Amino acid sequence: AVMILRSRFLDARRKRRNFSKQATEILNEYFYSHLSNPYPSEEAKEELARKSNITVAQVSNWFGNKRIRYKKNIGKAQEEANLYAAKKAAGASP
Amino acid sequence: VNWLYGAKGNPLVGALGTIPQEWTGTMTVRKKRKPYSKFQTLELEKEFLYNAYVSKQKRWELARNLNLTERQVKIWFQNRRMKNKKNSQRQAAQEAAAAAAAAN
DNA sequence: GCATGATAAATGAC
DNA sequence: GTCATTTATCATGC
Repeated sequence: AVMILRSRFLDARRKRRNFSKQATEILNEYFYSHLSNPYPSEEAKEELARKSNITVAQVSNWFGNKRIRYKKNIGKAQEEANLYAAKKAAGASP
Repeated sequence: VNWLYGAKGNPLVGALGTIPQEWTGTMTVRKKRKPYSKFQTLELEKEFLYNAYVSKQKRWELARNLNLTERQVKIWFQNRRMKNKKNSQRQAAQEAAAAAAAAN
């Protein structure tokens, strides 16, 4: 019972907020451009955290959730999310 | 091999979930995650408050009293220490940010 | 009503 | 032992 009351305030899930659109854009861009190995190094995580204005722990959480949820969606509309690949190609061709 | 191993539709996974040809050996199945009861968690937290590292003897007692394996008790304390560290780092970062804000 | 971020069990690298 | 993960579950946003 004591632990419940404490967790009500210490648990960060209680105050979860969605990331900004720009942050999600940055994270997705990295994820789909490294789809063969979507495991950013500690340095890459720090850079992503700065550019996304979130913590490195949040970056780790995002990639963990993204990997498992991408894997469970192969063959579905998830493939359409590879518009990030086309987007990257469009920006790097000229 | 591939981080997508186990994904449905991945070539590494045979059709209909069969085992890949290269791997005829032991297919160890990961144990499904099972949340502990309130009583189990409370008793473990109580012992953790006393000391973050549990002896083999205490580990055996806890496992028997809480109906857990010694391996589960060991892993619980490992995860609990990691949780403690993360909370400490988070709190330190917040205090540092507050101090920096107060300096302006 | 699910999408999403964070946490709780469980594994494996080192 | 630590520690980055995987996975299911939790709590919230909308």
